[in-house]
Amino acid sequence: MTTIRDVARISGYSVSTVSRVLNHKNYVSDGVRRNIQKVINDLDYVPNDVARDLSRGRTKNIGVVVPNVEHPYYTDIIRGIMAAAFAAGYNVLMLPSRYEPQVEHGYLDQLRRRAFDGLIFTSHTMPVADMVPYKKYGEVVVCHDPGSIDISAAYTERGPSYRAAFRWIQRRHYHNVGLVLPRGVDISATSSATIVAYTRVFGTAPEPRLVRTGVMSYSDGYAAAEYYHSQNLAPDFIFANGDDIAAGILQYYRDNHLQAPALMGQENQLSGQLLGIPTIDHHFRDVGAAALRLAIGAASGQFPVHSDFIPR
Amino acid sequence: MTTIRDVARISGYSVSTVSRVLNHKNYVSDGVRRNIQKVINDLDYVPNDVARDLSRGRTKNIGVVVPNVEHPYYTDIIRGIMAAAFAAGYNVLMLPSRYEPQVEHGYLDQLRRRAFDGLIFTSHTMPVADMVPYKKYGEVVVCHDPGSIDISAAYTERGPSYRAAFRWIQRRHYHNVGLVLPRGVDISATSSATIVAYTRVFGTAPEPRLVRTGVMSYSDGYAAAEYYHSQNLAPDFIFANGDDIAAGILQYYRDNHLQAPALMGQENQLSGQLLGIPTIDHHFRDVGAAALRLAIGAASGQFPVHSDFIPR
DNA sequence: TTGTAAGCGTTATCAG
DNA sequence: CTGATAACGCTTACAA
Repeated sequence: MTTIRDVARISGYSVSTVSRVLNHKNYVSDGVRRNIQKVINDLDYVPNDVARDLSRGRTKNIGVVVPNVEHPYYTDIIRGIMAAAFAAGYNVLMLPSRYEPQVEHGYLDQLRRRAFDGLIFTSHTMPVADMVPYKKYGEVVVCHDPGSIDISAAYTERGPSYRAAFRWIQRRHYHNVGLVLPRGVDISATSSATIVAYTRVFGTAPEPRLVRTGVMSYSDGYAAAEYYHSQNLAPDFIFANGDDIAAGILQYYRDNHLQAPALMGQENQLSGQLLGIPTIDHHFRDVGAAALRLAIGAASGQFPVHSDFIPR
Repeated sequence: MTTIRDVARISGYSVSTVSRVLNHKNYVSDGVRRNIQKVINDLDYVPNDVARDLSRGRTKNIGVVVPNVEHPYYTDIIRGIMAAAFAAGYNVLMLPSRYEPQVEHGYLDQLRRRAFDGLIFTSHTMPVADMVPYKKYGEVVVCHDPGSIDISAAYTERGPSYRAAFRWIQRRHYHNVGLVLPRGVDISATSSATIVAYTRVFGTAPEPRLVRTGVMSYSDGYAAAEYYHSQNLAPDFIFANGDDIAAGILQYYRDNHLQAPALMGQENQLSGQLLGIPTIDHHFRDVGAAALRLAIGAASGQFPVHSDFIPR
């Protein structure tokens, strides 16, 4: 392996001067610069990134914790993160967590060991408060409203669009509304925000039997519809946690030659567009981009991102 | 920041002894080990990963080049890579390429600068031959059959399952078969393998007008169906590059109240299962896992993965 | 079993 | 403008 010292020795200049031309710094005359550059080219030398990182005390890597890669929420947010990271010259480490708190803690420890400069939790199971002590080792960013906890965050502002959506449903006189949610209301910010908005608009909490949680995919949607039907529940409207999920719900009714209820999705996916159903665009790519800017220290604080209700 | 030297100084032992307890090595007495461990705990010390990597000459990072994150081919292969990486204690760097050769070269340069130990191309535009010189800097792995080029590879063996699929189609006397492919035959291994298998089974090359390329998603499928219809082409069968794509095709015909042709998909996705159409399972997760093992040097050479035709 | 000291390959400070 | 040299924080021969 050829090192900066080889370049110095062969070019006849010092290591520091070589370092300067490497980093395009001033205080090196054009002639010397050319000479050294020639040796660099001749030797086909490139600096070692790890040595550089150690010396500089930073890695230009950002860790991104993802429970699973398949859900559109994550793919969108990841695309936002990756695009912003690429633009800023950062690399993204994908850190799978499967929602396991121990694994999540492991990644915070990697941050402490300086394996990356910042850490983004696209979602997590461990308490946010437990993350705070790690801020001294690097930027820690979550992707939901952290409330009063002092941690950087980028997230969609769900309240306004959820309320707009429920008002839209209410105006059309649907009164048996099924809610199909991702995870339990106790652990999912999405789910609880949905319930809160529903309650505020309709003046009453949703009928518990019409609320399904743990629904994250097309197939889960299909199964949720099966549940409604098997339980003889006949919602006249289903508010789903994604357009693809709504498509799964519809597919169940179609497959069984049943009259499907009216539907609303989220994420503004192609499926919703094709089905012609209303949706909510949470702009998760923007959330991802904002999260990355927080993680690299280009911004700080809370970044609520506006979301849009799209009636159809 | 507290370093290994602090631990040495405070515990009264040498840096090397501390290093030994850190790395759970032999040749350190139990008493000393306990003393040092106590100081480590008291100081809340953790080793710096970057310094470690520099000293050891490896990063335990693997770079994974992905043109885009959304296509199911990539999500499946990425899941396989990530699962295997997690199991092996490696971190995965996601490297977006958008099929741009310059960007791809940039990642090979990062490999040369030792930013990661190995590099996996899930797909690429640059010639494989150009990657060979970089093997001396770390493992380089591609995810398709590299032919005679000497480079590590993990890929699905498409031939047998493609031929089985086309024989199935032939037995049912379809004679106007549309092919919906990802990228041009010149650059896509998938596309050319499809054409080759078709030709071998039917004894004649596919009708050019019935071949659509550049189709990677549900919406592309929708558009492809629109093309067939607008051109007054009426394939009696469409072989699609994915179940979701087949779903998009079907949706077009449904939306326009047209008689849809028979369909076959790929990837064994949920959509295909629900539509009840035949599919081909390429086991991309296994491909990803194999690719990772190659990238970390746990295996070497070529890893063809068996694929299955699933008639329905 | 423990310690000394030489790397690992850069960057950055401080003289000249 | 250029050069010594001390970090950066750890691992690992080689000694003791």
